[in-house]
Amino acid sequence: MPRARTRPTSRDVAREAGVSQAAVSLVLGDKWRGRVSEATAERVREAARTLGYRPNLAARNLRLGRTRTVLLVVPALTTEFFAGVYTGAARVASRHGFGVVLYPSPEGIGPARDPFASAQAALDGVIASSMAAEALSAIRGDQLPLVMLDSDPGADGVTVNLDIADGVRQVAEHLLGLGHRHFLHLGADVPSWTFEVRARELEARLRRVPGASLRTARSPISIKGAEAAAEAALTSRDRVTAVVCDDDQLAAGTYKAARRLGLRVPADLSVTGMDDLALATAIDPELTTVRLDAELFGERGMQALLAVLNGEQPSGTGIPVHLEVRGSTTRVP
Amino acid sequence: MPRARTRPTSRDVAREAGVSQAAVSLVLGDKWRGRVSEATAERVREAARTLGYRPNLAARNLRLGRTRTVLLVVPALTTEFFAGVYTGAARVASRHGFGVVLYPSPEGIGPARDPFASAQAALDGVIASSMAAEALSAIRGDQLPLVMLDSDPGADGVTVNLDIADGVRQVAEHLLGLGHRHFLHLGADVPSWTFEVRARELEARLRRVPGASLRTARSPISIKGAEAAAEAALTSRDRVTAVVCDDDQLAAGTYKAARRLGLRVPADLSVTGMDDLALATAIDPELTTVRLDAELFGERGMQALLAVLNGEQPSGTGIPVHLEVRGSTTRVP
DNA sequence: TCACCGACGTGTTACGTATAACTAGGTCCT
DNA sequence: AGGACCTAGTTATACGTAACACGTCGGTGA
Repeated sequence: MPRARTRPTSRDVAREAGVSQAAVSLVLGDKWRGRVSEATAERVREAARTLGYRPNLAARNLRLGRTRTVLLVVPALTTEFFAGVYTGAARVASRHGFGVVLYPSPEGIGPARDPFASAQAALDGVIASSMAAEALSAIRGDQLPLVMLDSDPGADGVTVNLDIADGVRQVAEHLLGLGHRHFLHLGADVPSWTFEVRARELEARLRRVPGASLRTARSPISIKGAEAAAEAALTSRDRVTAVVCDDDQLAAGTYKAARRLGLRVPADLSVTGMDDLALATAIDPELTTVRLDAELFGERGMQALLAVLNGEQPSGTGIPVHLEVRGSTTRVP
Repeated sequence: MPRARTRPTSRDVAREAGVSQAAVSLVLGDKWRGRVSEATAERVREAARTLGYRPNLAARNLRLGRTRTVLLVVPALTTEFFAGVYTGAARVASRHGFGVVLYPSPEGIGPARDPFASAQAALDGVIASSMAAEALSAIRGDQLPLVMLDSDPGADGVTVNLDIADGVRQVAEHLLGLGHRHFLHLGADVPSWTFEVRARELEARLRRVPGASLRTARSPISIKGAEAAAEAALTSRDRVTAVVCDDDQLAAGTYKAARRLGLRVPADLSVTGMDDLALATAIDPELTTVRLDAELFGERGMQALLAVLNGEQPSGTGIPVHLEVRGSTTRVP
């Protein structure tokens, strides 16, 4: 009589090894020292192996009241930046026996606007990028431990941030040192603290330079969008010698606009980006940009969340960034 | 006396509404018609709302013996291609109340070489890319329902494939039509069925053209790697007028190599890619490439898995692809 | 009158695991 | 000899949910 084809349970392993289910749990949970003999333990392990036993995680989660699973909320995964954040977070999680499930905010996923419904998983905590605006209110409502990425440190909750302000300062110093005085800031048209910082910091720095000018344009984060926005902004008769972009994709769009307008990069126009995506070194000339270590960002976020889950105080310093000087910037014409 | 701060259970809701736990389960599970009066049902819903009740998924999964969660196994998320696959799969999943957890194979994740241990989740099924080679044996060993992406249809199991062979044929026809006869194939140095197909199909097509020649080089999938490989291959004195790349990143590297060697694209050298990443339109000239619809690929993979889970026969036709002709190819010099 | 029925619920159980509490036999010290 | 203590386990229970099998009560047709 063929038994129904179902995964073996710890009780099956117990029967096979001739012990109680409790003993199986002790051995496989590595809590058997001083409670079970080495010989018996080995018999249990052997039985588990021959049966191909895998513990039922749903049962374990229910019993323990925790899941060792966290949710990572990001804006749509359209560039490798958040893929890197995920990878870093997942790496640290894996080292601590945790899993990471992803929620790329709704535009990518469809009608289920509720992150908790969409990620069909029982969760211990949440890491969320401030760029995933649509999902944030739902998350805030829940009482799960929460770590925010690139969010206003003034807000409540734990925050982990890249030192974006310093990155902007490095860009400004670099361009000012090359003699540039007339700037266009091509900003990301996304409501998020991280982009506010970029704008504020650049303006603050240039305000202290006599004779400097700063104009601003905004574009959604895409090459096509940036091309249109940059073309419109550069067509005006104001004299601009440097374009500071919030993102490498915006810079790539700026390249295309410049080409259409007959402006050479960097001879006529210096351009900078931010992120250091693969894109940055694929385009010609290679892009001067601020390197953000996405994987480290994800790692720090996960570490902070693990600290919170352990009731510790997460250590919160900004993550350093640095300017990669390449061929897209040069001395002012 | 403040009760311990813990999430409310269905029993708490029951107490609040003055009914039994069973009634709560019926109402919230939408199985109450003809068993509970409308008035009572509304009282239950109201109680659940005021308490902020969320069902415990671990308990539900244990009870039901299924989790509505599937694992998506991909190679490291280094380009937006697999991010797109994930997005498509997650979209379909979400529509059916499923969640998707990701396993980017080990190089990205670290020591936990076991996909099932790393994804700390109870699973109903698996979708795996044939490019995630390291993880495949572990997956095959498990008896979970499995859908393979871009894998040899001859192998057992359900397969969902892009019609890559047709894409290669379109590239070949395009270049032959422009008069090209001397080709370099820059292949991805990754052991996967999808890349074998590309090589085989190109060779098969060119073998039927009198006087045509085909050389081959291989590179890991990265711009830097491709630059080196292409530079070496193009330096030889053989006359090559067209480079067919397995991937857009390889094509971007080829652009850089050509620039170093003083070859103009497309005047001296036509180049084609595959994938149609954002990269393809960022570089100059824009890349002629085969557009692969990553999101559709993910959707089809998920649909096939859902079919398997329902005991149906998944319908398996290749997903069409098509050539985007842009500025990187022109008539042979 | 009475057997029956539908409407509206409730009591109880099982899912598979981890662990607290217990037991039985042997050893050792005093 | 007798308790203290160790070894090597076992028994029993709870986690929160879904759903099966019952119960009760008023009405109704014969």
